[in-house]
Amino acid sequence: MTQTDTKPQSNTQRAIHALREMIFAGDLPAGSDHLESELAAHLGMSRTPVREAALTLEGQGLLEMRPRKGVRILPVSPGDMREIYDVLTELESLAARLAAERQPSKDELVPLAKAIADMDVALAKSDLDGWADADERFHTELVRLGGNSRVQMVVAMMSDQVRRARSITLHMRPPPSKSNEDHRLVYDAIKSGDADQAHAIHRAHRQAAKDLIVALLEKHKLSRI
Amino acid sequence: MTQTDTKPQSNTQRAIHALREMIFAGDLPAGSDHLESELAAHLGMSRTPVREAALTLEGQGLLEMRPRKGVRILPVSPGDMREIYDVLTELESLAARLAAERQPSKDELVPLAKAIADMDVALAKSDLDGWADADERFHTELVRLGGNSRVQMVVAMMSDQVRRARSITLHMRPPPSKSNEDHRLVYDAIKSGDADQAHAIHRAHRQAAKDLIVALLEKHKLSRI
DNA sequence: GTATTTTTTAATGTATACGTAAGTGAATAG
DNA sequence: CTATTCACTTACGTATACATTAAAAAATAC
Repeated sequence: MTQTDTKPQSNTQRAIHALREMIFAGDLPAGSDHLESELAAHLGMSRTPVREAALTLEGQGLLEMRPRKGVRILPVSPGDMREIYDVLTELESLAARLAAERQPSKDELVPLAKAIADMDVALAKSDLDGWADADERFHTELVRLGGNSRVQMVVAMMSDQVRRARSITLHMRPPPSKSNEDHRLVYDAIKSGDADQAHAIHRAHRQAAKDLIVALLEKHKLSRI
Repeated sequence: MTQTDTKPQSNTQRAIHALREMIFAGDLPAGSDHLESELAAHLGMSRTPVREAALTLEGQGLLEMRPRKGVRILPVSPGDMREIYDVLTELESLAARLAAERQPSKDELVPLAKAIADMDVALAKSDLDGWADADERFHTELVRLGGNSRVQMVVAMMSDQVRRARSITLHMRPPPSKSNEDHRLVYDAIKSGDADQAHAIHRAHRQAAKDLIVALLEKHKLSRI
């Protein structure tokens, strides 16, 4: 962790970041309830900025504010994941198409190529977390190349949800070696401006991921009962 | 408008509804700035619930809170509309596919059929506003039939943005008589469970709408300069 | 022992107060 | 006349206070 993190200036911003981190880290587990006053005390501020942060995160689908019950961290069921992946599939493959239509310059494509290379390296080292990071970067960069800020926003929201289930799915999943072939094909299609190809391949890629993840989550859910 | 509107109970909820209405009605024009205290005074409440409402609406992309500059109602440019329609196109046609795959019962299809019939009636009467209402209902119902709550949420958000430009586009647009043919074809495809057909037709429908609207907005923008 | 009513508790929704700092205008120097 | 500085205004961010009311607990009746 470098010192270059942009420190948010307002307590509300700090609360948003802190709560997000706590949710992703599992400090605030899915399904758990938390009083505004408890969160405020934990974050060393008053209820006001905590409420404002919670309102924002509620809009992002991470939690729910229920009168008298406190802030509830929303769980992500296999059914939710199916919904989320369906949205991701459509919007990311739209982004792939848009990116291909745009014919990005070589410079713009660098981060995408780097993400693919990093995944290869991580795979060779069996570094699953490193792979997941690079994979996330690939998808983020792909969507950025699409150039549609609404798509970026929605995909980011959905990706956040996926990220929350990652700890469950990542280590149960078979080595994602085939995955990088798809990434490379998408990259090539974008580079050569073949929009339909970029769209089709990425779509199939996401659909396969969805089936895998949903199956894993359903198995995991059963094993937890 | 009937008396059956559910009256929101908290001032925050009231503020959300009131501000939305004011934005859609043009009382808060796109691009305008408004102090929190002014809005609070206008709504007869303190700044607290107004801020909470603004936070929520900011998350929905309707406005922006800028320190010391007040609440800015976000304008919707032709470029924005292109982005929005691209998202709508993908997600609504996904919903059409999902709806067809679900094979909804006859009862579930009633609202969709009614919306189509209402559009016919409104068209015959040259009642443009009535047509727009029914059209909106058709799209809302279609998405509901898809059964993906995330799709519903995102589409609702994007539709809100479209609605804001409606006053500009609605009365400049050629009589939307061809439009209802598409609706009927989508309806038939859903009823017969032809998912690919439902998807393809609705996709083309939306894409055509996008091209029309974006062209209108660009022309309108030019004429305003 | 169970069900119903009453009392108590406490979390929220909202108003209010106030310190901070951005923006504005006046005043002064050049 | 222009530019710079300084004082001032004021909108926001946040803490705090408090009324409301839902939920929990206790008390009572059966």
